[in-house]
Amino acid sequence: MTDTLPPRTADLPAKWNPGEVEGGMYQRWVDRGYFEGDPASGKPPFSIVIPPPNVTGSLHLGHAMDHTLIDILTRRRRMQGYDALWLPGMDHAGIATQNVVEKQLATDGKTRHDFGRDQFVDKVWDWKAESGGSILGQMRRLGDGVDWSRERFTLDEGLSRAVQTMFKRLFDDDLIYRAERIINWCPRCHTALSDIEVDHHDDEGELVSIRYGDGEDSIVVATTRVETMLGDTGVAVHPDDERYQHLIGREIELPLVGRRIPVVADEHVDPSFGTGAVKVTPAHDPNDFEIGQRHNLPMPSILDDSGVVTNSGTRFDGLDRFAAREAVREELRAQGRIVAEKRPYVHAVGHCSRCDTVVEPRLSLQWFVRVAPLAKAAGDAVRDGRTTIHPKELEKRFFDWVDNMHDWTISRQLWWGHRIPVWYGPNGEVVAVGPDEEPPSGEGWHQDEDVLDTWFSSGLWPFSTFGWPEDTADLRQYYPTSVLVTGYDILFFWVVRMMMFGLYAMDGRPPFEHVVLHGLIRDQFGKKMSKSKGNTIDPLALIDEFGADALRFTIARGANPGSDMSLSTEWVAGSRNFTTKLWNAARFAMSNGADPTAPLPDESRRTDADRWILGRLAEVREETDALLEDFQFSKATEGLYHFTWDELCDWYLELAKPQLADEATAEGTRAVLGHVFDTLLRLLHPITPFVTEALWTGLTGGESAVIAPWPTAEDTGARPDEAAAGRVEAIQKLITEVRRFRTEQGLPDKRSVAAKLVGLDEVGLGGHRKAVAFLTRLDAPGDEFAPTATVEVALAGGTVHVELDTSGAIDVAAERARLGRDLAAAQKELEQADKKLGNPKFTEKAPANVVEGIRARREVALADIERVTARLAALPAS
RNA sequence: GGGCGCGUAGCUCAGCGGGAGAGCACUCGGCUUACACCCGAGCGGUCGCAGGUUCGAUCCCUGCCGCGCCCA
Repeated sequence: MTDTLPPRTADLPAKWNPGEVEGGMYQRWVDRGYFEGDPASGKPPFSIVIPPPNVTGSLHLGHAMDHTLIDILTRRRRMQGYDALWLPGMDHAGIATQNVVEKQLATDGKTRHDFGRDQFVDKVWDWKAESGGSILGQMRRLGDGVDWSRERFTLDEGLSRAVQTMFKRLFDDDLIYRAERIINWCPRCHTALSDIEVDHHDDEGELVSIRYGDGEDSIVVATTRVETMLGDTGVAVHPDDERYQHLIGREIELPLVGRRIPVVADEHVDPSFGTGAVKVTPAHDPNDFEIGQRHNLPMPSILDDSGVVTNSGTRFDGLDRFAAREAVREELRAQGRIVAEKRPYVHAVGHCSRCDTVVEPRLSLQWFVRVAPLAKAAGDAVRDGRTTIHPKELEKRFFDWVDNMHDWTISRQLWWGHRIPVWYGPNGEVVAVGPDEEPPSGEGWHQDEDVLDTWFSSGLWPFSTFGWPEDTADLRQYYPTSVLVTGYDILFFWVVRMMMFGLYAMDGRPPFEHVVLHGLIRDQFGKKMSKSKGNTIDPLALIDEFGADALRFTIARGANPGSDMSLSTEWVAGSRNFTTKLWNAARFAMSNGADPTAPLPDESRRTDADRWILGRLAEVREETDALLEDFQFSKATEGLYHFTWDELCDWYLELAKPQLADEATAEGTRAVLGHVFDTLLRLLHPITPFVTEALWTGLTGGESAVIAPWPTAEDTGARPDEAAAGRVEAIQKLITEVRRFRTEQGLPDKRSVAAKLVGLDEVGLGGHRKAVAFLTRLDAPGDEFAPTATVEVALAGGTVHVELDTSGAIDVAAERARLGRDLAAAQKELEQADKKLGNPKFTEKAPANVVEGIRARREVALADIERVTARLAALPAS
């Protein structure tokens, strides 16, 4: 085992250089087995299975989002002492993978049929060994804390046993059946597709209205797919449609074909749409299929599996569907049968999600899952709270889907996948075979040629990966999994299928307690990223440039529940700046002897700044903990960012400088610094594991932040001290006002300005004289102190007068402008307060505390006006 | 066509009944002994439009306009 020791304090380089460190650090985590689950540990389980990426895939920002959020959840639970497991793996992606290999073969002018099934499948395995699964290496770059010893692949032997077992059980329970139905067919991939493998988007087509029959017997129908008229076996109208009463039950002639087809009355026809009459092509349209079934119409197929017209009995046989569309239309036109045309006619057209070919609805013999009972169980699991969907608003969509789900086509006319375990016998026998059963053999027996939809095996993922159907220690420990994290756009792909199968196979126990749905990553203008728009960003390029932590931080910071986020290199650069800031701040603390092992100073010996930052740390710890528990990644990350940068760095570290220079407070300050950074780095570790690992091990000498305990209330025992916090806020205001004056007077920091702070003791800030002077770069008044200007700062207990010797005339115009703005603000405040208080209904009905608050604000505004007005009057005329 | 969601600073987004916020961008000044991937100060908004409820509405209700997503 090669083990790189964590850097010691003194070894921390001046600059955080993630590219040099991340790889070795990740390997060290893996080598030490930090990410490995251990069911025998006696710890409570926390488990997440990866939403399996395609074996053909490479890491894109969608994965980066999934993985970042999952890793945050898992790392936190691990730190909390859980047996935390994140199980990695991939699915075999039937169509996509077969396409990749077929494309390679095509460069040599070959098809899979030149090799035969077994040899082709071997070639796909070869491809996988050589080029598949590149995403697994990319996951390491992101820092994914997965258990590599448990990596799974849907086509592995164990998972294949699970698939076969599941098929057999469902088949025996009559939840899988074979039937001739209209399915989505991809004429290029030559396979059936399920509903979710079809993407609908608008295409420019045509809407053509055709007159069928002649004279009294004529009727006009409209279609976007003219060529399908060759397969028409009827025309349907609504039974109550007065226009067509005389035609119902009669036959009219189908143009070009010459066939006599009936006019049928069907309730499902919308009489208000178009002419109210629809052509019926039962073999090539799902609605027409149903009409055909109801009226016993013939169902001739007139397109083959490549989308070529076949067996139409016309001269159009042999034409591709699109060529036929044109040819048929022109022939109809020549016969004077076209009564209207709309072109372009923009309408939604289904496309194969893998190759974008226009999908053809086609009558075909396929295997289906009878989803109704399974989907109901999935819906019930959410309805009764066994599984919770986050954010809750998306539950409705889940219910809409499971309550209206069509039966699922699971057979695919492919070779790469789990072959359907059904054997057909010579006398029409149909036998489903379990994994340990001997398939029937002998004359006339043969196995189904098709394979199962990849999603069939993915649906088993939350338990097949733990050894199901065997009763394993992993299965007992890790099922049900704790959380499933995925994008809302594929809610139905993963969640519904896994829910249906998990509930069925695991005795009604759903596969996950929580489903966390995040949105899409869009570009900096909120546009969807797509290759065609050229606005995609490669996460690996971002990691190369800014480090994995920066990418993770950006994603975590943008991940509001269920809503999309924008991302650009600028955002990631900002996150990189944050990691750099953290690096510099922690190094500063360490170089000043920050000591996390030293006891915090007694309460009585803590400075206001100490009390304030410790109190804030306690609040931030509590908020971060609660937010992460509730999957509110963005707010948790935002809170840590604000605390780190705006409070710890901008104020506490600055206030610590004079404290460190003073022997009375130096030791306590080192303890506070050590304590705050120790806690903060652990809080940040799940989000930015690399930089926090380097800093935390450097600061504490601990083995690894990965296995450091998650901060609890005991770690941050200090109660928020409101009095101290109030005094810190007061000096912040005082300091900011002086800085504002200096800026507007054009007094650069270097320029020595002597000043006298009058009234500091009276407002209880006497102890902060040095801090205020340090942070405003004011010098103590000397013998020749001659104030030329006064800055008045109204604070809770009174007004502090800062008399400054600017060594010369002040810029009266700038001062007048500054005071003018203050006056305007105060006057506006007074006006608003007066308006409210002058309304008797307000003072009667509004809660007392609200009224009191307004009164107080009015008093402050009045005082401000008086004070500022006096200052303005005292300014020399210019 | 049905359902859902969103319109808040130039951009991306929080906030969601009583004083308009963040990051980035922008302006001005600074290489101040952790950090120029930085520090300090600042500019910037009739909170889509129109009604209603309320003492009070960016926030609740209704309608309209615009945008997006899912399903037909």
